[in-house]
Amino acid sequence: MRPPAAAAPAPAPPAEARRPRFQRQLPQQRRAALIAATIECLKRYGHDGLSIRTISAQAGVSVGLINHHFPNKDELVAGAFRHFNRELVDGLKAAAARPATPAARLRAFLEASFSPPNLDADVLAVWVVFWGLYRHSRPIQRVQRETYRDYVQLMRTLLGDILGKPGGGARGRGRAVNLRLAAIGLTALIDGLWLEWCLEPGGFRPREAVAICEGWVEGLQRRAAGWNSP
Amino acid sequence: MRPPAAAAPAPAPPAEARRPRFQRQLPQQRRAALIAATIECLKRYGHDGLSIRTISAQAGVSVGLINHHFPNKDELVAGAFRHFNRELVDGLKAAAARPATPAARLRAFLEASFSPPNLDADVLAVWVVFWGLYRHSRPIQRVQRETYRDYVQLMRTLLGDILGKPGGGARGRGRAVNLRLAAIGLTALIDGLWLEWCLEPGGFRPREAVAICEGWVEGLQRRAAGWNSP
DNA sequence: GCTGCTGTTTTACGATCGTTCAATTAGAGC
DNA sequence: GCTCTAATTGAACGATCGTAAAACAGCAGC
Repeated sequence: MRPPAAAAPAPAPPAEARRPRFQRQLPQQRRAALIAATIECLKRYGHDGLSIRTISAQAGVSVGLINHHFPNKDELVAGAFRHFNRELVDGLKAAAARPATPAARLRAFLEASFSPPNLDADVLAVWVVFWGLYRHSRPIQRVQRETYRDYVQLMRTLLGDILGKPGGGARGRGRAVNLRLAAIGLTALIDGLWLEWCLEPGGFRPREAVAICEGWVEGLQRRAAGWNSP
Repeated sequence: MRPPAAAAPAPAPPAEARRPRFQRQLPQQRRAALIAATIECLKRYGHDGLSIRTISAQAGVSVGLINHHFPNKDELVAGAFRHFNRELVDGLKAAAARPATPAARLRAFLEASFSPPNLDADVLAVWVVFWGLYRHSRPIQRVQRETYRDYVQLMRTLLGDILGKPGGGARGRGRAVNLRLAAIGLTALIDGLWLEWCLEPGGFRPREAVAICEGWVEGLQRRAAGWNSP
């Protein structure tokens, strides 16, 4: 299940019209292409796809080019992680921005979370590999701290609009605590469902995942409304 | 952050009393020791710890011994994964077996899920690495199918006892569907909280995690009792 | 004490790893 | 068309990888 030994596209044959052997690109574009190749390799081969040669072959460049644009492999992987995070958060933020009511925004957020391109076994497996790198890679930790903040912010905004913003009601303190736990719980629920989908794609339907999450939020609403014990 | 080059305990010095240079062990015991060493390497070095030389050094044996007891590295790793799964399920099952009432059993299950040795950043990181291997390793997939069954069975029993067993009530069909989704949701919640603890140990308190899970189950109970819309 | 089996070590092999660096050359600017 | 910058190539390095196989040696049985 390792990446194939040689996957590079055939080099330009010595045709009569002498085509350039490679194309120069702006560092910015080349870095983006290398990051895209890294993610593609992760999707195809998992952790084993994270080798300089596999990635450069996927990108159609030589082995030396990566170290010209990135100081080392870890930074390339961290760059791919950053891109992956940004794509997710931007997509979810855009989906949740359209609807007018708080409930519809949360629903749009959840539906985006459980539909392509996010609910894809390959994509979710990439997340898991990144998470597996987290504990022993400083660059990954740094990116996580950078980008996770946005995700938490988005989720707390959505939940706050539904549960009543802290300071908007009478008992601001109690609700602030609930908001923190609510964000932790909903994040865990989504990540956990993603993980289950990764281990067994199709084990549930996207609608069911949304329903599970909405059920959790409704329980929160009931409790926030003082519906405390049956 | 790679494993150190040499980590083997110093070889027996040429003392006057000629001690044997190694001890023979029964294959069963040696395999267990190698699996324990594999897990220890995973805790210390993450995915990079999964090398024959790192593991054999950790176990205090030579490089060739692993391939004498396991057909290849993947099978050793799968064996470690099986052991890891069994330890978890056995521990949770034992914890959930003691109390007399269904609610107390579920609480004991949750408290065991969110206390040592399960709620440990190193242990949880090992889970994530295993999950990351899942998609591209047949042996890991096989072990997952073998052992995950027990976990799901345990959780469905606990939830079934609380929500009312299918066939025990009047509307068995509807409740059976709920039980499936309930197990999916609670599993996702626990796994997701584990993941969050792995990425940020101490981000919440164990009591809070238990409370979040119990809150989810209470919401299920309300809905199962026909408490459908506010 | 010797024998035999088998668990264990040791050595070696070819492959692949990340990184370096001198040589090459694409392509913009003049 | 020429020059010059710098993006790119490709070979080479030493290290480490997983595995095979022969040599060694612990230790039970006689």
